[in-house]
Amino acid sequence: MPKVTQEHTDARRRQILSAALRCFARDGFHGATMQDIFREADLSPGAVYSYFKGKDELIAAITLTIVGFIAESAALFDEPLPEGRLRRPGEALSELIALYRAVEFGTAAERARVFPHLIGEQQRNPAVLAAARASLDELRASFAQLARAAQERGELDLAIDPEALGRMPIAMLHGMLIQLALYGDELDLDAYARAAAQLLDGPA
Amino acid sequence: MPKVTQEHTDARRRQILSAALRCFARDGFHGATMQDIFREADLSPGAVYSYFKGKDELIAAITLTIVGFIAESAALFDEPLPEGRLRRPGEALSELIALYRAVEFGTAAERARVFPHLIGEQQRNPAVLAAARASLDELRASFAQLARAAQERGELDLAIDPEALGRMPIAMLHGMLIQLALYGDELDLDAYARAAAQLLDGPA
Amino acid sequence: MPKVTQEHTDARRRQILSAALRCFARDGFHGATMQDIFREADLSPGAVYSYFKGKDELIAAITLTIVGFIAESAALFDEPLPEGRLRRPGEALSELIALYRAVEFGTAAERARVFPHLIGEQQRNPAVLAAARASLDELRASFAQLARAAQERGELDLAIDPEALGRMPIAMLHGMLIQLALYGDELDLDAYARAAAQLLDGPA
Amino acid sequence: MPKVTQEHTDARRRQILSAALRCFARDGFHGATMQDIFREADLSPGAVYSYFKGKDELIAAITLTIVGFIAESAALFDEPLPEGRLRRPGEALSELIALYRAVEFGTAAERARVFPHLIGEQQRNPAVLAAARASLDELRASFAQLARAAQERGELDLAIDPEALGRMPIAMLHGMLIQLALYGDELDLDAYARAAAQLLDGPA
DNA sequence: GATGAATGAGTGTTCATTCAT
DNA sequence: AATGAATGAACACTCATTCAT
Repeated sequence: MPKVTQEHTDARRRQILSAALRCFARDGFHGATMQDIFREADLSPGAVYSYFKGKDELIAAITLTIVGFIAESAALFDEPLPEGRLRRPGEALSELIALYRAVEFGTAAERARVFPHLIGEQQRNPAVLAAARASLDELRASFAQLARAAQERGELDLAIDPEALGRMPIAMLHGMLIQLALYGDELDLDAYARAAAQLLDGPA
Repeated sequence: MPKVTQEHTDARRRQILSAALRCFARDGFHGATMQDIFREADLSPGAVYSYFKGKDELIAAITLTIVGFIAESAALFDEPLPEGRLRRPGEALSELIALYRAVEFGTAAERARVFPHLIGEQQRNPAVLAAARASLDELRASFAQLARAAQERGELDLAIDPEALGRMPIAMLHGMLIQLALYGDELDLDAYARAAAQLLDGPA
Repeated sequence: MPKVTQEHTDARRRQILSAALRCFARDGFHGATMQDIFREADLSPGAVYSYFKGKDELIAAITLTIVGFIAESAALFDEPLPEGRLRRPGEALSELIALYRAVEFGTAAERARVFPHLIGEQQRNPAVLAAARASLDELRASFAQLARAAQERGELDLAIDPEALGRMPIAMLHGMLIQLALYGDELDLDAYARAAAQLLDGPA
Repeated sequence: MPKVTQEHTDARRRQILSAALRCFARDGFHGATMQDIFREADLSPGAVYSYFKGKDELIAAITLTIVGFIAESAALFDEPLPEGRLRRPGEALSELIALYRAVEFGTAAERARVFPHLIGEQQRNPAVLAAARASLDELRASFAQLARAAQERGELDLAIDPEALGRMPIAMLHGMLIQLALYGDELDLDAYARAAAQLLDGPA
């Protein structure tokens, strides 16, 4: 097969990544074999290896599709709402969860099932671990900032330490992914997001 | 008559499990090899295999040491405090976290680092997955029950759905384990537990 | 009527062989991949395969360019010099070396670097091995004949067995290729040929 | 199988190296597969890999058994003969050839068949190539020294350049290995060594 | 009871070759 | 005629497990 369009190339990459996501969701990064992925993608080894240098690159690409949405969340913390105020922490978390659900790659549950493997894998690579921590540190600082703003507006009890509170939305996001991994579509994400927001912002 | 006492047997099992925990925390269930464990335990393959049937049994045993504390938490939800009332959800979570920290096996951070691998592994074994879900369902029901009791006492906003709220303490526990895995001893568990309790019980 | 002239075809073949020589000299027959050759020749796989049936044919063609000069050496042994006598063995070897150096394909060092791979490969193909031996047997017989002629002329010690001596010029040729492979252009081929001739013909 | 004697371990290593030599002699370093070696040694992959880290280590070990004898040749050049004089170049070469033939590993022909692969492989590893050249440089210098001594004793024509002549014994050694590879036991090594010595030392 | 050498199925990856376009 | 994406058999190597000693 000669000269092929960019679209064809992109479609192949998606086909492979999509197969990899299903395999990794089912069996984890180590449990899933390249053979599994070839079979799931209905492609030969050589074909897959011409699009990705190896399993590690596949893992990195899948990782990005799963946690990449966090990089797009900055606006949620910096840009005011139409009515001119910053979001309350719970509002921001709700929108962050919506961002996760809106990712156009596999299903929310499939991506969630890969999440624990991703956390587990980060431990083994110091550079990746440092990057993950940096990303979460930033997220926590953003939530803490929103908490302080809410306290200034009198919407949040002053007795709460905003820095410690900054860890809670992250926990709720991670906790959601774990429950999503365990329960799949049985988990009502709308109800989950609502309860999380209510808890963070108080009974508005 | 064999020379080995029950104590000797128990000590050997602990020696092996302790080595396995360190290996699994460092490299995950798949990344850690049996050879790693033999070396870490300073025991021969045959010795280890005479105490555990194989890697799977080792994984199962380690899993139990990590999440087993949840089985001991029933009293937190059923037995009233000295002053005669049931705990508020945040109080129960605080004590649950204390229970996790009190487990006498490895360090809290080591066990937390194994946790994501444990979640990941459960996906592959339907029976294990069902058991994990049953355990969490029970925990959620218990927290929901505490939430309803708190609402009856007027301590919790009636606008909050107690069933959905039941998922939040679980998320906070899981979220704590993930942050503990990522940050290790840098994470202030006291502050974490306090913030979680404040959020759940309101600014008491 | 196809557009391609014979000249075009020949040019393409030379282009491919030239690329193959560089690759084989650098990495050996097995170490060099067809991809390497495609890249070095700046040609597509299909293009190369339309000129050569496969890697084996390429190897055979390269082999011929390297040892083919021996086939052209017959005249050195049969045809008398202008002054009417046959060459002495050392003179013949000198001219044989000159013949090798005059081959218009790659550099002398590049061809020498392929030589050991060529010897190694011959072991695996009985037919090729037999042909190589036949060729060397003939060469040896020719040198033995020259030695006998020199002995008759009183130029070579009668104590030397001309048959065994026939192997020496061959060894000096092969030995030169190996030193050329190891030392490249640092090897002074003129000095090498002179020393070899002096040794064979005596201090004329 | 528990605790095993040093002899057992040594025997296993020899068993593996011996199998590797036969495979490499037949198919070359790249052409021979590890599977071939497992089969030839009648051992499992794991068994072989517990004695050698990988194919490269096996290649290095085999290389040493083949060219290692050169390292033991120093005495031939430095230590005088019983009659109190240094060897003539041809005498030294004869003894060097004897040293090669006396190596107790495989047969002389098997080792010779690996030799071209060894030369070919050295090209790809600059460090190995440098070491090979250094070793040959030393050998050449030693032969040149013997030639100068022979000239001083009036045994060698003063018209010959001792430095250039130093390359000839090396070529005769390498050339012998190549003819041994091609002809196997059909090559009369005694006659070969004798002819080489006569050529170098003159008709003594 | 304990040892550790040995097993062998299975892993990630490469690469000579093909053939639809 | 020329392309280059795709194939798939084969490769070097790993590791959970066994069992003769």
